[in-house]
Amino acid sequence: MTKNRSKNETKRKQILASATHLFTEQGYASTSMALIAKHADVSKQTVYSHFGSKEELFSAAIEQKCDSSILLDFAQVTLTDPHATLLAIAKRFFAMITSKEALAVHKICAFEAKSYPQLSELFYQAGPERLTAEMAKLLVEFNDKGLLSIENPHFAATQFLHLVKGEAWMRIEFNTQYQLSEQQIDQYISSSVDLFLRGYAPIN
Amino acid sequence: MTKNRSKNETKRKQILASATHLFTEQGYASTSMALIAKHADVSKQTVYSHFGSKEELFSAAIEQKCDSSILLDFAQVTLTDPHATLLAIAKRFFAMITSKEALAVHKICAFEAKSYPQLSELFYQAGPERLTAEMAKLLVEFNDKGLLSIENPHFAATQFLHLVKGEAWMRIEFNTQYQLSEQQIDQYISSSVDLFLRGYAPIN
DNA sequence: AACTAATTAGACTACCTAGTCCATTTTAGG
DNA sequence: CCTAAAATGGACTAGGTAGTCTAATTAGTT
Repeated sequence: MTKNRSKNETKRKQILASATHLFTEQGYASTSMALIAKHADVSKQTVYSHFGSKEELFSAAIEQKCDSSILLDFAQVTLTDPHATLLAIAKRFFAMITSKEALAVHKICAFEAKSYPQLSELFYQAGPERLTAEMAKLLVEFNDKGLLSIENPHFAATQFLHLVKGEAWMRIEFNTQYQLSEQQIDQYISSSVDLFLRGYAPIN
Repeated sequence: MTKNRSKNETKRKQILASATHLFTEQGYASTSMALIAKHADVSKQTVYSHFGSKEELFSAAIEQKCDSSILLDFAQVTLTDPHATLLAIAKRFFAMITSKEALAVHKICAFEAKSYPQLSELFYQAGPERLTAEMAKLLVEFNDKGLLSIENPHFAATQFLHLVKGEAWMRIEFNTQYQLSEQQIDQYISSSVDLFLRGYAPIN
C-alpha cells in the first residue's frame, strides 16, 4: 500500500552532523541554514524537509551531541586503592571534558542557557549530573570499606570533579595565551587527587 | 586655537553602558548597532562617531566590564584563623562570581574566546588570574605561620577557588531547573572550606 | 553674535537572513 | 519499467544587518 519512498536517512545524518559542527563552532545566531545545507552537500529545501525550522534543527543537533560526546564509562574502572582509582578517573574525566566536542557543546549550552533552557538542562543532566551521581556511588563504596570518610557523597563527588577540572580546563575555555603543559596538567590533577584524599582520609 | 566643541562624554558613557548591557545579555551577533543607539537614546551616527565600528564598541564594552565588575577586595579581609578567613573569602568570592554582571561577562568572554582572544585573555587576567595570585599570597602567609602546609600555593589557590565555585555556580551557569537554596550553598561552601583545610592541614 | 564641530533623523547601499514556492530531476519501491 | 515521493536549484518575499551620506539642528567656544 505504502508507495512512500522513505526519506534518505543518510542525508538526515549529514545535515545533523553539519548542523552540530557549525552550531557548536559559531553559535546559533551566526550559523545560517544555507551554510548548513551547503556544508551537508544538500539543498536547503531538503534541510527544511527533514527539520521544520532552524530552532528544531538546533535542538536536534545539541541533543544528539549531548548523547554522544559526554561519556565516561565508570565500568572500566577497576577498583583498587582509592588513590589509583581516583587518579585514573580524574585523568579520563579531564581528557573527556577537554575534548573538542565536549568543549563545544559546553560552550553553546552555557551561552544559550537563557534562550534554550531545555537544552542546557539536557546538557547538565547528561553531563555533570550523571557523572556526579556515578562518582558519588563510587565514593560511597570507598566510604563503606573504611577507605575514606565521607559524610556527604554528593558534595564530595562535585568537589572532586571541580577540583580536577579546575585551572587547566578554564585556561582552555578562555583560550588563554599560556596553556598548561601536559606535565603541569598531570601535576595539577595529581595534586588535586591528593588534596581530596587527605581531606577525606578516614579518621584513625 | 581649538574651536572644537568637544564630544559629549555623557553620551559616550551612555553608549558604552547600553552596549555592555546588550552585548553581555544577547551576545555579539544578536546585538545590532541600531538597537544600541536606540537603547542609549542617541543617533546611530553618534555611536559611529564615538566608536568607529561594531567590533571597536564591543571591545570597549567588554574591557570596561572586566575592569568594573570582577572585583574582590582582599584588603578588607582580616587575618584571623584560617577557617574564619577562608570562609569569609569564599562567601564574598561566591557572591561576586554569581553577580549578574560577572556571569554575563564570563558568558560572553567564554563564548567569543575564539573570535576575540584578546578579550577573553583580558577577562582571564582581570578575573581568575588576579584573584588566584592574591589568594596564593594569603596562603603563603598561612603557610609561613605554620597554620597550613602548602607546597604549591598557586595550585592550592586555584583549587580553593574552584572548590568554592563548584556545583552551585555551574547550576546558575546552565540555568538549571533546580537551583541550590541559599542554605545549601552555604553548606557547600562551608564543606569545601573544611575539605581544603583538612587537605592542607599542617603535619604534626 | 558668529563660528564650528557635535548631533540628529532618515534615506540609502549592499548584503545577509529564514522560510516559501515551483518546475525539474533523481531515485527507490512495487 | 512506472510512479510517487524525495531531492534539487534557483527565484522570491519580507525583513534585518553594518555602515555611509546628507541636510538640518544644536550647543560650546571665542
